[in-house]
Amino acid sequence: MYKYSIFETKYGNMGAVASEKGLHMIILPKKKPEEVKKELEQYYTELIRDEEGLKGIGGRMREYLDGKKVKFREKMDLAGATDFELKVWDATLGIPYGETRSYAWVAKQIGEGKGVRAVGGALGRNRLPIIIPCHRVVSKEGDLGGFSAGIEMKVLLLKIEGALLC
DNA sequence: ATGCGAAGATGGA
DNA sequence: TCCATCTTCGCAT
Repeated sequence: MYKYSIFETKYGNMGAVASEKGLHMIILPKKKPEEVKKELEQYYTELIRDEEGLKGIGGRMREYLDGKKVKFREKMDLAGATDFELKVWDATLGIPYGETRSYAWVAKQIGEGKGVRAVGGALGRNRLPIIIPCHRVVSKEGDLGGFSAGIEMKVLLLKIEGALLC
């Protein structure tokens, strides 16, 4: 059973889902609340709305989007992830606010120097964008690389953190 | 400077 | 089993 909350931010309506163990998924901003709901129903069958229990994360998310250096210390429910994914996400968590690293850097951190593409794959499967700063991982030589939720969102997040000049 | 091929992990068809 | 996915590096052109 999962609890969820849909909240309004300056960039649109976001969603947060949590189990008893912790945060399970974050839905990046969408135009309408219904779109968030629809996406949630696509992944979960048992959902209960719980604005009260999740208003903490909602509030911190709003502060983050306002450009504050928010520290997300939420508990995370990473059930279902493979060893490799856990290592990738852990290394990504270590990238400081406002800075970026390359996929190769992440691969090196976890001792998988040749698994750069696998790193990209694992980040793409990340259910907790922003909390796990997958947007801080970019391609080498200034290229941004990709982003499953849309490259525009990656650009937006990096601009918010001031990691992108323009 | 640009194009091509190959290498890793994982999930879906 | 094959294909696509948030990449990078070496080699040839």
